[in-house]
Amino acid sequence: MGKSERTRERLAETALELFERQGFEQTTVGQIAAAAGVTEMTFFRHFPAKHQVLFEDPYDALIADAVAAQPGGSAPLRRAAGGLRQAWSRVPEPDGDVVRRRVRIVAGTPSLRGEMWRNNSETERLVAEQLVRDGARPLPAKAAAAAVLAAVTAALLEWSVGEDAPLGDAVLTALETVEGGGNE
Amino acid sequence: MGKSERTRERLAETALELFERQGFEQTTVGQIAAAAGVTEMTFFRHFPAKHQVLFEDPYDALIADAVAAQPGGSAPLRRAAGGLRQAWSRVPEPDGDVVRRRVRIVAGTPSLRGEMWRNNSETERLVAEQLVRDGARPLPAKAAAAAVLAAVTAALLEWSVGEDAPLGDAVLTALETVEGGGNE
DNA sequence: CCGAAAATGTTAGTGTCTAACATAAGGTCT
DNA sequence: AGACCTTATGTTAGACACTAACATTTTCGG
Repeated sequence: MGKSERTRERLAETALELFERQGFEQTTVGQIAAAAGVTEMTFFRHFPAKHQVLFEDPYDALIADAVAAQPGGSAPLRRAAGGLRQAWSRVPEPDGDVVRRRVRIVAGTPSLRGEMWRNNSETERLVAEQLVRDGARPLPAKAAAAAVLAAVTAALLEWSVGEDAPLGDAVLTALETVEGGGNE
Repeated sequence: MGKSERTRERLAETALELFERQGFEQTTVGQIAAAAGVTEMTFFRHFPAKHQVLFEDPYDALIADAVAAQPGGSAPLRRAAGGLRQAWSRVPEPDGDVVRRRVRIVAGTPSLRGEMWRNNSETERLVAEQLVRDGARPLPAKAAAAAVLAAVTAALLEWSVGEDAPLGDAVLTALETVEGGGNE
Protein backbone atom coordinates (compact mmCIF):
# COMPACT_ATOMS: atom_id res chain seq x y z
CA MET A 1 0.00 0.00 0.00
CA GLY A 2 1.61 3.22 -1.19
CA LYS A 3 1.92 6.29 0.93
CA SER A 4 -0.50 8.07 -1.35
CA GLU A 5 -3.38 5.76 -0.57
CA ARG A 6 -2.78 6.11 3.13
CA THR A 7 -2.89 9.89 2.91
CA ARG A 8 -6.03 9.73 0.82
CA GLU A 9 -7.68 7.45 3.35
CA ARG A 10 -6.70 9.72 6.22
CA LEU A 11 -8.05 12.78 4.43
CA ALA A 12 -11.37 11.07 3.66
CA GLU A 13 -11.87 9.88 7.23
CA THR A 14 -10.81 13.20 8.75
CA ALA A 15 -13.10 15.11 6.42
CA LEU A 16 -16.08 12.91 7.23
CA GLU A 17 -15.59 13.45 10.95
CA LEU A 18 -15.30 17.20 10.57
CA PHE A 19 -18.36 17.35 8.33
CA GLU A 20 -20.38 15.42 10.89
CA ARG A 21 -19.22 17.60 13.73
CA GLN A 22 -19.52 21.06 12.22
CA GLY A 23 -21.23 20.69 8.86
CA PHE A 24 -19.96 20.57 5.29
CA GLU A 25 -20.12 24.25 4.49
CA GLN A 26 -18.63 25.26 7.82
CA THR A 27 -15.61 23.05 7.29
CA THR A 28 -12.79 24.49 5.21
CA VAL A 29 -10.38 22.45 3.17
CA GLY A 30 -7.62 24.02 5.21
CA GLN A 31 -9.06 22.54 8.39
CA ILE A 32 -9.32 19.09 6.87
CA ALA A 33 -5.77 19.23 5.60
CA ALA A 34 -4.38 20.50 8.91
CA ALA A 35 -6.24 17.84 10.89
CA ALA A 36 -4.81 15.20 8.55
CA GLY A 37 -1.31 16.60 8.89
CA VAL A 38 -0.88 17.80 5.32
CA THR A 39 -1.25 20.96 3.27
CA GLU A 40 -4.27 22.30 1.45
CA MET A 41 -2.56 21.55 -1.86
CA THR A 42 -2.17 17.92 -0.93
CA PHE A 43 -5.90 17.65 -0.40
CA PHE A 44 -6.56 18.90 -3.90
CA ARG A 45 -4.00 16.51 -5.28
CA HIS A 46 -6.06 13.60 -3.98
CA PHE A 47 -9.54 15.02 -4.57
CA PRO A 48 -10.34 17.38 -7.44
CA ALA A 49 -12.88 19.22 -5.31
CA LYS A 50 -13.92 19.49 -1.68
CA HIS A 51 -17.12 17.55 -2.15
CA GLN A 52 -15.39 14.68 -3.91
CA VAL A 53 -14.22 13.19 -0.59
CA LEU A 54 -17.80 12.04 -0.23
CA PHE A 55 -18.28 10.58 -3.68
CA GLU A 56 -16.40 7.45 -4.58
CA ASP A 57 -18.66 5.03 -6.37
CA PRO A 58 -17.52 2.69 -9.10
CA TYR A 59 -21.04 1.50 -9.77
CA ASP A 60 -21.54 3.19 -13.12
CA ALA A 61 -20.16 0.48 -15.35
CA LEU A 62 -21.87 -2.24 -13.34
CA ILE A 63 -25.27 -0.65 -13.79
CA ALA A 64 -24.85 -0.05 -17.50
CA ASP A 65 -23.90 -3.69 -17.98
CA ALA A 66 -26.93 -4.90 -16.06
CA VAL A 67 -29.21 -2.74 -18.19
CA ALA A 68 -27.62 -4.17 -21.31
CA ALA A 69 -28.29 -7.65 -20.01
CA GLN A 70 -32.03 -7.04 -19.66
CA PRO A 71 -34.30 -8.94 -22.03
CA GLY A 72 -35.17 -6.82 -25.06
CA GLY A 73 -38.67 -6.07 -26.21
CA SER A 74 -40.11 -4.55 -23.06
CA ALA A 75 -40.63 -0.85 -22.40
CA PRO A 76 -37.61 1.35 -21.60
CA LEU A 77 -38.74 2.05 -18.07
CA ARG A 78 -39.10 -1.63 -17.33
CA ARG A 79 -35.71 -2.43 -18.77
CA ALA A 80 -34.05 0.34 -16.80
CA ALA A 81 -35.73 -0.68 -13.56
CA GLY A 82 -34.89 -4.33 -14.16
CA GLY A 83 -31.28 -3.42 -14.79
CA LEU A 84 -31.04 -1.46 -11.58
CA ARG A 85 -32.61 -4.31 -9.66
CA GLN A 86 -30.14 -6.77 -11.08
CA ALA A 87 -27.17 -4.48 -10.54
CA TRP A 88 -28.30 -4.07 -6.98
CA SER A 89 -28.47 -7.79 -6.32
CA ARG A 90 -24.85 -8.11 -7.36
CA VAL A 91 -23.51 -5.43 -5.10
CA PRO A 92 -22.92 -6.46 -1.51
CA GLU A 93 -24.78 -4.54 1.17
CA PRO A 94 -22.61 -1.51 1.93
CA ASP A 95 -19.47 -2.40 3.82
CA GLY A 96 -19.50 -0.54 7.08
CA ASP A 97 -21.70 2.37 7.89
CA VAL A 98 -19.33 4.71 6.08
CA VAL A 99 -21.72 4.86 3.16
CA ARG A 100 -24.56 5.80 5.43
CA ARG A 101 -22.53 8.48 7.16
CA ARG A 102 -21.54 9.97 3.83
CA VAL A 103 -25.03 9.95 2.36
CA ARG A 104 -26.37 11.43 5.55
CA ILE A 105 -24.11 14.42 5.06
CA VAL A 106 -25.22 14.72 1.46
CA ALA A 107 -28.88 14.45 2.39
CA GLY A 108 -28.55 17.33 4.81
CA THR A 109 -26.64 19.68 2.50
CA PRO A 110 -28.54 21.14 -0.46
CA SER A 111 -25.47 21.94 -2.52
CA LEU A 112 -24.32 18.35 -2.12
CA ARG A 113 -27.63 16.99 -3.33
CA GLY A 114 -26.97 18.90 -6.50
CA GLU A 115 -23.54 17.38 -6.75
CA MET A 116 -24.96 13.93 -6.24
CA TRP A 117 -27.25 14.45 -9.19
CA ARG A 118 -24.43 15.71 -11.32
CA ASN A 119 -22.54 12.62 -10.31
CA ASN A 120 -25.46 10.47 -11.41
CA SER A 121 -25.71 12.10 -14.79
CA GLU A 122 -22.86 10.04 -16.17
CA THR A 123 -24.63 6.85 -15.11
CA GLU A 124 -27.82 8.22 -16.57
CA ARG A 125 -26.15 8.81 -19.88
CA LEU A 126 -24.80 5.27 -19.97
CA VAL A 127 -28.16 3.73 -19.15
CA ALA A 128 -29.99 5.84 -21.74
CA GLU A 129 -27.38 4.89 -24.30
CA GLN A 130 -27.98 1.22 -23.62
CA LEU A 131 -31.73 1.65 -23.97
CA VAL A 132 -31.32 3.40 -27.30
CA ARG A 133 -28.99 0.69 -28.49
CA ASP A 134 -31.81 -1.70 -27.68
CA GLY A 135 -34.31 0.09 -29.85
CA ALA A 136 -35.75 2.87 -27.72
CA ARG A 137 -36.11 6.42 -29.04
CA PRO A 138 -33.78 8.97 -27.42
CA LEU A 139 -36.33 10.91 -25.41
CA PRO A 140 -38.12 7.96 -23.78
CA ALA A 141 -34.72 6.42 -23.11
CA LYS A 142 -33.47 9.49 -21.31
CA ALA A 143 -36.72 9.97 -19.44
CA ALA A 144 -36.73 6.35 -18.26
CA ALA A 145 -33.09 6.45 -17.20
CA ALA A 146 -33.57 9.72 -15.34
CA ALA A 147 -36.74 8.55 -13.62
CA VAL A 148 -35.31 5.26 -12.41
CA LEU A 149 -32.07 6.74 -11.17
CA ALA A 150 -33.92 9.55 -9.45
CA ALA A 151 -36.10 7.04 -7.64
CA VAL A 152 -33.11 5.02 -6.47
CA THR A 153 -31.35 8.17 -5.36
CA ALA A 154 -34.44 9.18 -3.40
CA ALA A 155 -34.38 5.78 -1.72
CA LEU A 156 -30.73 6.21 -0.84
CA LEU A 157 -31.32 9.61 0.73
CA GLU A 158 -34.34 8.42 2.66
CA TRP A 159 -32.48 5.37 3.91
CA SER A 160 -29.58 7.43 5.16
CA VAL A 161 -31.67 9.51 7.50
CA GLY A 162 -33.84 6.63 8.72
CA GLU A 163 -33.07 4.33 11.62
CA ASP A 164 -31.66 1.11 10.29
CA ALA A 165 -33.90 -0.47 7.73
CA PRO A 166 -31.82 -2.33 5.16
CA LEU A 167 -30.90 -0.29 2.12
CA GLY A 168 -31.99 -3.11 -0.13
CA ASP A 169 -35.61 -2.79 0.98
CA ALA A 170 -35.67 0.93 0.27
CA VAL A 171 -34.24 0.45 -3.20
CA LEU A 172 -36.74 -2.27 -4.05
CA THR A 173 -39.65 -0.19 -2.81
CA ALA A 174 -38.53 2.74 -4.92
CA LEU A 175 -38.19 0.56 -8.01
CA GLU A 176 -41.62 -0.94 -7.49
CA THR A 177 -43.05 2.52 -7.18
CA VAL A 178 -41.80 3.59 -10.58
CA GLU A 179 -42.18 0.30 -12.34
CA GLY A 180 -45.57 -0.80 -11.16
CA GLY A 181 -46.76 2.74 -10.75
CA GLY A 182 -49.60 2.63 -13.23
CA ASN A 183 -51.77 0.20 -11.32
CA GLU A 184 -52.43 0.27 -7.61
CA MET B 1 -41.08 50.01 -13.68
CA GLY B 2 -38.36 50.71 -11.14
CA LYS B 3 -34.75 51.14 -12.02
CA SER B 4 -33.96 47.96 -10.15
CA GLU B 5 -36.00 45.81 -12.49
CA ARG B 6 -34.41 47.38 -15.52
CA THR B 7 -30.93 46.67 -14.22
CA ARG B 8 -31.90 43.12 -13.39
CA GLU B 9 -33.30 42.63 -16.87
CA ARG B 10 -30.18 44.06 -18.47
CA LEU B 11 -27.93 41.83 -16.38
CA ALA B 12 -29.92 38.71 -17.28
CA GLU B 13 -29.88 39.44 -20.99
CA THR B 14 -26.21 40.43 -21.02
CA ALA B 15 -25.28 37.31 -19.09
CA LEU B 16 -27.19 35.04 -21.46
CA GLU B 17 -25.43 36.50 -24.47
CA LEU B 18 -22.02 36.14 -22.90
CA PHE B 19 -22.74 32.57 -21.82
CA GLU B 20 -23.79 31.68 -25.36
CA ARG B 21 -20.74 33.29 -26.88
CA GLN B 22 -17.99 32.08 -24.57
CA GLY B 23 -19.54 29.52 -22.22
CA PHE B 24 -20.78 29.71 -18.66
CA GLU B 25 -17.58 28.78 -16.88
CA GLN B 26 -15.46 31.03 -19.06
CA THR B 27 -17.61 34.05 -18.28
CA THR B 28 -16.82 35.90 -15.05
CA VAL B 29 -19.32 37.89 -13.07
CA GLY B 30 -17.05 40.88 -13.53
CA GLN B 31 -17.45 40.64 -17.29
CA ILE B 32 -21.22 40.46 -17.07
CA ALA B 33 -21.36 43.43 -14.74
CA ALA B 34 -19.03 45.50 -16.87
CA ALA B 35 -20.95 44.70 -20.06
CA ALA B 36 -24.15 45.74 -18.32
CA GLY B 37 -22.59 48.94 -17.06
CA VAL B 38 -22.61 48.16 -13.36
CA THR B 39 -20.34 46.76 -10.68
CA GLU B 40 -19.79 43.19 -9.60
CA MET B 41 -21.51 43.96 -6.33
CA THR B 42 -24.61 45.11 -8.11
CA PHE B 43 -24.84 41.77 -9.86
CA PHE B 44 -24.84 39.94 -6.54
CA ARG B 45 -27.47 42.30 -5.21
CA HIS B 46 -29.85 41.14 -7.92
CA PHE B 47 -28.85 37.47 -8.10
CA PRO B 48 -27.59 35.54 -5.08
CA ALA B 49 -25.26 33.51 -7.27
CA LYS B 50 -23.86 33.53 -10.78
CA HIS B 51 -25.99 30.66 -11.98
CA GLN B 52 -29.20 32.19 -10.70
CA VAL B 53 -29.47 34.48 -13.74
CA LEU B 54 -30.57 31.36 -15.57
CA PHE B 55 -33.09 30.09 -13.06
CA GLU B 56 -36.26 32.04 -12.58
CA ASP B 57 -39.23 29.72 -12.42
CA PRO B 58 -42.30 30.35 -10.32
CA TYR B 59 -43.81 26.98 -11.21
CA ASP B 60 -43.30 25.28 -7.87
CA ALA B 61 -46.55 26.32 -6.22
CA LEU B 62 -48.51 25.67 -9.41
CA ILE B 63 -47.28 22.09 -9.63
CA ALA B 64 -47.92 21.32 -5.98
CA ASP B 65 -51.48 22.59 -6.31
CA ALA B 66 -52.10 20.47 -9.39
CA VAL B 67 -50.85 17.38 -7.58
CA ALA B 68 -53.15 18.15 -4.69
CA ALA B 69 -56.05 18.40 -7.12
CA GLN B 70 -55.50 14.89 -8.46
CA PRO B 71 -58.15 12.31 -7.62
CA GLY B 72 -57.18 10.28 -4.58
CA GLY B 73 -57.01 6.52 -4.50
CA SER B 74 -54.57 5.91 -7.32
CA ALA B 75 -50.88 5.08 -6.99
CA PRO B 76 -48.42 7.85 -6.05
CA LEU B 77 -46.66 7.75 -9.40
CA ARG B 78 -49.90 8.13 -11.28
CA ARG B 79 -51.01 11.02 -9.11
CA ALA B 80 -47.68 12.78 -9.50
CA ALA B 81 -47.64 12.32 -13.26
CA GLY B 82 -51.25 13.44 -13.53
CA GLY B 83 -50.46 16.53 -11.51
CA LEU B 84 -47.54 17.43 -13.73
CA ARG B 85 -49.66 16.91 -16.81
CA GLN B 86 -52.37 19.16 -15.48
CA ALA B 87 -49.92 21.82 -14.32
CA TRP B 88 -48.39 21.75 -17.74
CA SER B 89 -51.69 22.33 -19.49
CA ARG B 90 -52.19 25.49 -17.47
CA VAL B 91 -48.87 27.03 -18.28
CA PRO B 92 -48.66 28.80 -21.62
CA GLU B 93 -46.04 27.57 -24.06
CA PRO B 94 -42.86 29.42 -23.16
CA ASP B 95 -42.91 33.06 -24.14
CA GLY B 96 -40.07 33.70 -26.50
CA ASP B 97 -37.15 31.45 -27.02
CA VAL B 98 -35.43 32.83 -23.95
CA VAL B 99 -36.36 29.70 -22.05
CA ARG B 100 -34.85 27.54 -24.73
CA ARG B 101 -31.66 29.57 -24.81
CA ARG B 102 -31.32 29.32 -21.07
CA VAL B 103 -31.97 25.61 -20.88
CA ARG B 104 -29.56 25.05 -23.74
CA ILE B 105 -26.81 26.62 -21.65
CA VAL B 106 -27.78 24.47 -18.70
CA ALA B 107 -27.86 21.33 -20.82
CA GLY B 108 -24.33 21.93 -21.99
CA THR B 109 -22.80 22.72 -18.62
CA PRO B 110 -22.49 19.84 -16.14
CA SER B 111 -22.29 22.01 -13.05
CA LEU B 112 -25.50 23.74 -14.11
CA ARG B 113 -27.31 20.45 -14.51
CA GLY B 114 -26.49 19.87 -10.87
CA GLU B 115 -27.89 23.26 -9.99
CA MET B 116 -31.04 22.54 -11.92
CA TRP B 117 -31.58 19.44 -9.88
CA ARG B 118 -30.99 21.32 -6.68
CA ASN B 119 -33.53 23.83 -7.89
CA ASN B 120 -36.03 21.04 -8.51
CA SER B 121 -35.59 19.59 -5.07
CA GLU B 122 -37.89 22.15 -3.52
CA THR B 123 -40.61 21.26 -6.00
CA GLU B 124 -39.90 17.61 -5.32
CA ARG B 125 -40.37 18.14 -1.63
CA LEU B 126 -43.70 19.87 -2.16
CA VAL B 127 -45.00 17.14 -4.46
CA ALA B 128 -43.93 14.37 -2.12
CA GLU B 129 -45.57 16.19 0.75
CA GLN B 130 -48.83 16.35 -1.15
CA LEU B 131 -48.67 12.65 -1.92
CA VAL B 132 -48.10 11.80 1.72
CA ARG B 133 -50.97 14.03 2.73
CA ASP B 134 -53.07 11.95 0.37
CA GLY B 135 -52.19 8.67 2.02
CA ALA B 136 -48.90 7.56 0.48
CA ARG B 137 -46.01 6.32 2.59
CA PRO B 138 -42.99 8.65 2.68
CA LEU B 139 -40.58 6.58 0.60
CA PRO B 140 -42.91 5.79 -2.32
CA ALA B 141 -44.02 9.41 -2.26
CA LYS B 142 -40.47 10.70 -2.54
CA ALA B 143 -39.54 8.12 -5.15
CA ALA B 144 -42.56 8.98 -7.29
CA ALA B 145 -41.98 12.71 -7.02
CA ALA B 146 -38.30 12.36 -7.87
CA ALA B 147 -38.98 10.04 -10.80
CA VAL B 148 -41.64 12.20 -12.40
CA LEU B 149 -39.70 15.44 -12.02
CA ALA B 150 -36.55 13.79 -13.32
CA ALA B 151 -38.43 12.61 -16.41
CA VAL B 152 -39.84 16.07 -17.09
CA THR B 153 -36.42 17.61 -16.57
CA ALA B 154 -34.95 15.13 -19.02
CA ALA B 155 -37.61 16.17 -21.53
CA LEU B 156 -36.77 19.81 -21.01
CA LEU B 157 -33.07 19.23 -21.58
CA GLU B 158 -33.67 17.11 -24.65
CA TRP B 159 -36.06 19.68 -26.08
CA SER B 160 -33.59 22.50 -25.64
CA VAL B 161 -30.94 20.91 -27.81
CA GLY B 162 -33.34 19.63 -30.47
CA GLU B 163 -34.53 21.54 -33.48
CA ASP B 164 -37.97 22.94 -32.81
CA ALA B 165 -40.39 20.30 -31.72
CA PRO B 166 -42.90 21.78 -29.27
CA LEU B 167 -41.92 21.47 -25.63
CA GLY B 168 -45.38 20.17 -24.81
CA ASP B 169 -44.85 17.05 -26.88
CA ALA B 170 -41.58 16.25 -25.18
CA VAL B 171 -43.11 16.63 -21.74
CA LEU B 172 -46.06 14.41 -22.60
CA THR B 173 -43.81 11.74 -24.04
CA ALA B 174 -41.69 11.75 -20.91
CA LEU B 175 -44.73 11.47 -18.68
CA GLU B 176 -46.12 8.60 -20.72
CA THR B 177 -42.81 6.84 -20.43
CA VAL B 178 -42.86 6.87 -16.65
CA GLU B 179 -46.56 6.46 -16.18
CA GLY B 180 -47.34 3.75 -18.65
CA GLY B 181 -43.92 2.26 -18.36
CA GLY B 182 -44.91 -1.08 -16.96
CA ASN B 183 -46.70 -2.37 -20.05
CA GLU B 184 -45.55 -1.94 -23.58
C1' DC C 1 -36.81 71.63 -4.49
C1' DC C 2 -35.99 68.57 -0.33
C1' DG C 3 -35.40 64.76 2.23
C1' DA C 4 -36.02 59.89 3.04
C1' DA C 5 -35.48 55.51 0.84
C1' DA C 6 -33.71 52.74 -2.56
C1' DA C 7 -29.95 51.62 -5.69
C1' DT C 8 -25.28 51.50 -6.54
C1' DG C 9 -20.27 52.03 -5.53
C1' DT C 10 -15.85 51.12 -2.70
C1' DT C 11 -12.92 48.46 -0.07
C1' DA C 12 -11.46 44.58 2.27
C1' DG C 13 -11.69 39.99 3.15
C1' DT C 14 -12.69 34.60 3.07
C1' DG C 15 -12.71 30.26 0.71
C1' DT C 16 -12.27 27.13 -3.32
C1' DC C 17 -9.39 25.86 -6.70
C1' DT C 18 -5.24 26.23 -10.35
C1' DA C 19 -0.47 26.67 -12.00
C1' DA C 20 4.59 26.78 -11.66
C1' DC C 21 8.34 25.72 -9.40
C1' DA C 22 10.98 23.79 -5.32
C1' DT C 23 11.92 20.23 -1.85
C1' DA C 24 11.54 15.88 0.47
C1' DA C 25 10.47 10.91 0.83
C1' DG C 26 10.38 6.12 -1.25
C1' DG C 27 12.03 2.56 -3.30
C1' DT C 28 15.50 0.35 -6.84
C1' DC C 29 19.78 -1.34 -8.54
C1' DT C 30 24.31 -2.29 -8.07
C1' DA D 1 25.01 1.45 1.87
C1' DG D 2 24.86 5.07 -1.56
C1' DA D 3 23.70 7.22 -5.92
C1' DC D 4 19.42 7.79 -8.63
C1' DC D 5 14.90 8.20 -10.23
C1' DT D 6 10.20 8.51 -9.24
C1' DT D 7 6.54 9.97 -6.58
C1' DA D 8 4.49 12.63 -2.86
C1' DT D 9 4.39 16.90 -0.74
C1' DG D 10 5.40 21.87 0.17
C1' DT D 11 5.54 26.97 -1.25
C1' DT D 12 4.04 30.86 -3.50
C1' DA D 13 1.13 33.46 -6.34
C1' DG D 14 -3.12 34.25 -8.23
C1' DA D 15 -8.07 33.96 -10.39
C1' DC D 16 -12.72 33.89 -9.28
C1' DA D 17 -17.20 33.54 -6.54
C1' DC D 18 -19.10 35.49 -2.91
C1' DT D 19 -19.83 38.41 1.79
C1' DA D 20 -19.82 42.36 4.95
C1' DA D 21 -19.49 47.16 6.32
C1' DC D 22 -19.60 51.57 5.10
C1' DA D 23 -19.88 55.58 1.64
C1' DT D 24 -22.18 57.71 -2.24
C1' DT D 25 -25.43 58.60 -5.57
C1' DT D 26 -30.24 58.34 -7.59
C1' DT D 27 -34.92 58.14 -7.44
C1' DC D 28 -39.27 59.79 -6.15
C1' DG D 29 -43.09 61.45 -3.29
C1' DG D 30 -44.52 65.51 -0.81
